[in-house]
Amino acid sequence: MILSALRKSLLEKARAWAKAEGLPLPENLTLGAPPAHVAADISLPWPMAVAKSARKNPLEIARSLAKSFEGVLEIESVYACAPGFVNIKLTDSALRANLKAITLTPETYGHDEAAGSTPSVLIEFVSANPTGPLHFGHARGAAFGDSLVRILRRLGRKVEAESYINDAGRQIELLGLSLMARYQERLGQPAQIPEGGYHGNYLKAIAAEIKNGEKWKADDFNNFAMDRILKEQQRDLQTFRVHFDHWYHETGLHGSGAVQKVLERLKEYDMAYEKDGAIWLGTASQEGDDKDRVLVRSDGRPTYFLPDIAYHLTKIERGYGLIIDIWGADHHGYVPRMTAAMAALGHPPQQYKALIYQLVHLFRGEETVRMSKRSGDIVELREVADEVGVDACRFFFALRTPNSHMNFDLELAKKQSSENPVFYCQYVHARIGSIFKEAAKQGILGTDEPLPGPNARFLNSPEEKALMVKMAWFPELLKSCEKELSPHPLANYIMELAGLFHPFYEKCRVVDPANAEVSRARLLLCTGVRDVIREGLGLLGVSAPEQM
RNA sequence: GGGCCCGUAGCUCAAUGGAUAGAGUACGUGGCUUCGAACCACGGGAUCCGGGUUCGAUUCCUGGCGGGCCCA
Repeated sequence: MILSALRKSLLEKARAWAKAEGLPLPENLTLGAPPAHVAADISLPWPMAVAKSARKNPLEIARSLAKSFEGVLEIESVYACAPGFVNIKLTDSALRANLKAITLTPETYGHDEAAGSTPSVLIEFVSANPTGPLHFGHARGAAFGDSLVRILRRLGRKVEAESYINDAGRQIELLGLSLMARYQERLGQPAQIPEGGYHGNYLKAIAAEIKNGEKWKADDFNNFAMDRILKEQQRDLQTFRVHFDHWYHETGLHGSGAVQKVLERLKEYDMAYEKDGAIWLGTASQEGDDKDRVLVRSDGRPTYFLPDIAYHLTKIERGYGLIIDIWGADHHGYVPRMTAAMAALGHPPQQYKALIYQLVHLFRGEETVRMSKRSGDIVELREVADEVGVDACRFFFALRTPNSHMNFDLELAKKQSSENPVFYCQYVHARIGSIFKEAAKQGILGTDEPLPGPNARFLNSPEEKALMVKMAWFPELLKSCEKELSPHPLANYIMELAGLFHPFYEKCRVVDPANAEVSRARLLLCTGVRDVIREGLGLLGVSAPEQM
């Protein structure tokens, strides 16, 4: 973890320096990756940031600061650069040590030492209605949430993934009635799917499994339909490599009296009030919401909002320090409401985050595909995963910020899948696999032999150094993902790392019996790249194949 | 009508307020008797428009234009 160690030493030096200079002490130092034309590994823009308040020329600050960094263990050279950067080149030995750290414990490289003190996190995502199969619209949220969970876990945070199941209410009655209609249809009886019911073919398939349905009551149809649909959803998510620690059922809230309890709690806190016979929550005080919201209608029926608050109260009560909801943009209007509700329950506002991802614009050629479960015109997650592949699909999502409005052409998706950048990254992994096979064949290094450390001194071409520096950034990238609460910086990083490997491969012959020591050193480098690519792809739910 | 998000290369997208705005793909030209050419090298191509803040704006503020979503 060369960069976090470096940041620590630099901050120490910089604070001592600032104190002596009478400048404001830096709280933190941002390490940046300089652009390609700059001959440096690390860059600090800090002098420019303080130049104004210090009333000094940023370049002079940078010069002076750079001087104070001389002698830091990991630094080969340090210099100031206009308009006010401090640029740093790392020593070969620091890079070598980092490379060894990767290859020794690749599965924990990137772990944050300070993770122990952070609160436990609950991330809720997908939470699809149990009234039909998962459609492609769910895929983005599923990939987003699952990758985020994996990355936070990799950093060492305590994270749990949860999906909420809306298995109560009118929609379930409609589902049961729709299934009943399909069943009667199967028996040749006249049947009508109710108004607002579900017309998808999946209910025909479920109806075909029913035995002795003539004795069933409404609840039996409800439960049978939900059970089958949930199993399908869970199977699809498994295929998509999305894992949940908990499935939380709404019915459990009603059964346990949690809904009633949260209402009493809100009244007790003086957050809920009665007006026109209904019970309201004062959400309008929350920025973004323009009016208060009804919790219980004047006829005594709760709105869908109330059980949702009850559900979120259980998240607080279960002891999570940070509560994250991941919703599609079609629910963004819900954010201020739930934020207000969490605040009303006394949960610290900075410990609740609702993340919104933009919906995927799906089309075939020129034609937009609308997702409507009720009409039955849906593109299932499973279909796309089967046709395009889980790897290509997940990497495609992982590359984009959740805020991007993506276009996804189903017609081109399959064609494009062979051009998907994921293969560019996976190819690196497969290529390295071949290199090791060749090395074993040539007797350079048995695959089980311990890797040599000191030989890394032979790694001094620009291509090799670029790879080592890039790998040193991996732990920082994971932290960026945490800061932005998005996996997309990692996916883009993997692309860049892969982009550095291919030219290395062209210029640097790895397996060469005439230069066994260089070969071993390069094999060590390859091991590091392979590990970082494999771990990185793994965090995105993408496989790292030995062969393609 | 109000709110949230977005507008970057032909296309799909990157870029904690930083240096010469990057990739993939498409297009053009080269490169396999040597570890996988699913690759590499080179080339042309881009910040929606107008103001403002800043030493510095794709990024922040503001007014338009265009699109997605939610609400009334």
